Amino acid sequence: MTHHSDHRAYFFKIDTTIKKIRNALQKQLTEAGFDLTVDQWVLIDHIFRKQGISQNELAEMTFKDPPTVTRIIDLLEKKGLVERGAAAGDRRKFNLFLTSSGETTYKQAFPIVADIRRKGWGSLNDSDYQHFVRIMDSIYQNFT
Amino acid sequence: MTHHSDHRAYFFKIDTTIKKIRNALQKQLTEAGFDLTVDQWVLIDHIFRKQGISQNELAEMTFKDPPTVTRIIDLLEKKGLVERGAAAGDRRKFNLFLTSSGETTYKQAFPIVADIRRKGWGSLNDSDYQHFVRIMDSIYQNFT
DNA sequence: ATGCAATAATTAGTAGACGAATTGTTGGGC
DNA sequence: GCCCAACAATTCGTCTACTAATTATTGCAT
Repeated sequence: MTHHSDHRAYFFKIDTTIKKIRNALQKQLTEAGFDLTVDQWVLIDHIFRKQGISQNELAEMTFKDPPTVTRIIDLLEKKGLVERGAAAGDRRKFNLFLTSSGETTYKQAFPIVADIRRKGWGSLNDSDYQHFVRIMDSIYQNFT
Repeated sequence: MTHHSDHRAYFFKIDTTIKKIRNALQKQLTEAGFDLTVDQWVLIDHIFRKQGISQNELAEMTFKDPPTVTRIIDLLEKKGLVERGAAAGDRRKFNLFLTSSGETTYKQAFPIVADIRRKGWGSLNDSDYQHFVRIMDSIYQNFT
C-alpha cells in the first residue's frame, strides 16, 4: 500500500469517524433526558470555562461562524440555560453566562460527555495520541 | 502530558480538521467555477465509480442518511448532472447515472479534488497513514 | 393468495454550516 | 468634532444532518 494509491480515503475516514462520535454523544445526551444537541453542549462547555465570553470569542474558539453562534445562543437563551449580559463599555458585545439552570445542566451532563470521550479513546495510549495530534495538526497546517 | 489530562481534545481536533479540509475543497471547487458542494461531489464520485447505484446503496457507502441522499440527488438532477433510471424488477428503486454533462463535470473536477487531497496529506508518509488508519478505526470501532 | 414485515424513497420539521449583506457601534486619523 | 474603516452581532438564503412518519412496493410465511 503506497499512500498514493490509498490516502484518497483520509477525508472519508475523518468524516465518518467524527459522525460516529457525534452520533454516540447525541444519543447518550438524549437518552439521559437532556434537551441538548452536541453543538449546544460545546458552547455551554466553553461558556462554563470562560464566564462572560463574547459571541465572537466563542466563534473563534469553537471554529464556528458568528451567525451559527448567534443561532445556537438564541436557542440556549430560549431554554433558559444561557444569558446575554451587556458588555461593559461596548454596546456591540454581549457577555455570555450560564444561568443557574445552565450550570446545573452542565454539571449533570459533564459525566456523560466524559464517559463517551473515554469510551471513544478506548485503549489507545499516549503514544497514539501524539501520533494523532501530529498527523491532524499537519493536515490542518497544510491548508493554512 | 498524560492522555487523561488531554485526550479530551480529540473530538475537537477531528472536528476542526474535517472542517478545514471541507472548506479548502469547497473553495477550490467554487473558484474553479464549479457549481458543486463538497457533498454533491462525493455523490457524483460514487456514481461515477458505480454506475446504476441505488440511493440506498449510496447512503450506506457515504454514511449519509437516505433523506439527505434524496435531496442531494434532487439538486444534481436539476443541474442535469445525474439521472434517475427505473430499476429493472423493482419499482421502488432508482438506478443512478451521470449524464454526459455529469461525466464531463466529474472529469474536470477530479484533478482539483486530487490536488487538494495531496495538499492536505502533504509530506506525511505511509507509516503516518498506517497510524492514522489504526487510530481512526479504533475510535470508530469503540462506538460500534 | 393473502397478510404482513421489510424495503426504497420521500416528506416534514428542527438544527447546524457557511457566505453575503446589513445594522449598530466604536475608535483612529484628519 | 467628523469621517470612515473596523468590529460585534444579526438577518437572509442555500445546503446538509438526522429523526419520525408516510407512501409504494416487494417478498416471505402461512
